[in-house]
Amino acid sequence: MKLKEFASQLGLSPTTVSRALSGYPEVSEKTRKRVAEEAVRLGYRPNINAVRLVTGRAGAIGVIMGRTGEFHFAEFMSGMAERLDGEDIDILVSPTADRDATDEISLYNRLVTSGRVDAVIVHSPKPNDERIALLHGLGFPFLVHGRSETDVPHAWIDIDNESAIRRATSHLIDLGHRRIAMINGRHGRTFSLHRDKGYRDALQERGIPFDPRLVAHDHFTDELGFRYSRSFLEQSPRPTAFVAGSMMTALGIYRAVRSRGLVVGKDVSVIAHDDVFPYLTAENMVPSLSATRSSMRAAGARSADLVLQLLGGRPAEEIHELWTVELILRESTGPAPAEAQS
Amino acid sequence: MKLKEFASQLGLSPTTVSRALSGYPEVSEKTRKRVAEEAVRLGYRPNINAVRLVTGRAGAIGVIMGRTGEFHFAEFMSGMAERLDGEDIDILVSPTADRDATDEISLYNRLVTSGRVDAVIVHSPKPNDERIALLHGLGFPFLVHGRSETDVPHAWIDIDNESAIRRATSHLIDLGHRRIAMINGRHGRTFSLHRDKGYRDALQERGIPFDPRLVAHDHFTDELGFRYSRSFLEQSPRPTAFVAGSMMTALGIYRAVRSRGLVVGKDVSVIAHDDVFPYLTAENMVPSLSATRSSMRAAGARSADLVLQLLGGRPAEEIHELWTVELILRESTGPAPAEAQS
DNA sequence: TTGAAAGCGTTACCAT
DNA sequence: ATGGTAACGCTTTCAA
Repeated sequence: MKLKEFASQLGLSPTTVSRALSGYPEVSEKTRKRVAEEAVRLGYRPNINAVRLVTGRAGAIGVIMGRTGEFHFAEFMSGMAERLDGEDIDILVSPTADRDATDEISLYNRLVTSGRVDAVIVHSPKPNDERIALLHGLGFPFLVHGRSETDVPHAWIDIDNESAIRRATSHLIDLGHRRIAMINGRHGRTFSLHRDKGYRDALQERGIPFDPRLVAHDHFTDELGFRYSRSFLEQSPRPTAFVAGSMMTALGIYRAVRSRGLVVGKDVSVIAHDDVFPYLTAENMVPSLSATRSSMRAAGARSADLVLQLLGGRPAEEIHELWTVELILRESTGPAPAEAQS
Repeated sequence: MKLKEFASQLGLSPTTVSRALSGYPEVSEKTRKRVAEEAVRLGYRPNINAVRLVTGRAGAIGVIMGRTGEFHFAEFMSGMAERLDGEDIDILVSPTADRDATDEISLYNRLVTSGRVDAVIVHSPKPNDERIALLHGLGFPFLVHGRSETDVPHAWIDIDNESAIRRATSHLIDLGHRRIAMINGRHGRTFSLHRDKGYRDALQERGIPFDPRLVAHDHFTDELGFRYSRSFLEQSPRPTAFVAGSMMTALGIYRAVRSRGLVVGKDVSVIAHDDVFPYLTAENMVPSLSATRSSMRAAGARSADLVLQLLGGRPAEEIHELWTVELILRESTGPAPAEAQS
């Protein structure tokens, strides 16, 4: 059923029907109501592609998914979906990225210039992120999930990684730990740098020298968590505590600690960052995992919300949101073992 | 840059340019080449929404994401994205589902009648799935990831869950296990039923009575894996082996077994289904996890491929693909403990 | 092999 | 408060 046909069945003009359905104020309440009811009854729905053509709006928010199946991603998107429910906006996942940087840029370029999305969300930015420069240059609406150090004014939402890791590290120091290892995220990403800074500042405040041999940067997988922590534990003196970037990393650390005949929470303390997954819970680990905690799903929902505001005309430079991260202490952290105290 | 403007810069008509870019045969090779080069040079790209309106194609495949942040989902989509790279087709994730069944149906209805997608992928079907009936009724192209028992002819791709679990269970029986617990997926989903059947058939073949107290159906989370296995282990006699639906479930089982002072691979054997995640590896667990194994990412890639074929005109009733599942034995499975043998 | 012109189904401007 | 009509940018007959 097309607008013309539908309108003539109602004895109205296409114009009036269109206005009634789009909620324009100048249409009478009575008419609006009748149109709405008949639309449902007769099953009329505007052709989305015609609407898109004429309005220039795509009705979708773009997300570019990295090649590496990030487990965070599904949670974030699920949060977006939650918020976008009821709005007439979809999530468009663009095939591929992460081959090399040039490619990624051209991918963003194609996506935004193709008119398939009204805005995009940029994940895991670098301090000087090319994607941000590109999008700003194109004058295209975007929200950064994470932070950069660019001068370009833009909308962003982020968690306070630096403070979270500083507190986590300080707490370990309070417990008497001196050799604290850190398994961080990928090199060059701002969130990794922030976590590095929080870690180093905490050490420095207490006069503990920074030892680069206790720090790793990589993807968040159980395997890498295992490998790095295993190799750190082979050092002498060995670290008595770990700060880790993800739940998966923590799983690897737990394994490594056990494999050395050590006990988490006693011989080795562990704090990891928990994005709050429904399928893997810090509290349920054995021993339960102390964690810096912030819901990825909530971030996704709020991101969608902010993008909506952006599209609604709110200035990008006004949209900056920094979320506090909880530090939840559980059984995986305890006093540094006596023999390890120097 | 619009077609008209671009065409006039080339000294050609819009018609010819359009044909050249769309690869129509009647345009001369020389012209086609020139048009293609100039398009790149001048940065002309057809307005996607105009194309969509006039062709009636949406250029997107729809996926409906459940409310529960399924960790499988990201891998599947990532596989889709991999295959769709280079094609001019996006993945459209539709906000929400999983509230109640009626709602989900109306959601599918809206999605496909809205013209935003050319096809949809249906996940985790039930034997008599309303979504399949709906889509078939609407004559809308779709691919089912999983199987149903409906008479409606349709395209599907699935793994051989029944055979996988039968082999897994049989193997445990070969090892002397008699009390084998099963932590399966959600009630009512075909894949859960297939796994149930594989499990029961294996028992029956060897004359082992089926005990409903050893079976659970639920979401795949570490917490539920822990809770069910914990409660099973409290039975007397306790089960000596577990068959589990996911890696997360397996994590929970490992914890529960340890919490009882038992040892996986010795006191209790475990086989779980592994969808092959980059961030959590069966081989790396301690002890390494025996698993039925099939790559979710590969399924996603192949699904995208099959949808493309479907849209290319291949009849749906011709598209049935059943993937064999590997059974990989590692350290989590061993002979039933002597004292437990009856 | 190329071009002119008629749609595709809406929205939004300008009238009334 | 309602209606006529010109876009929106492209593809696709129909002609040449």
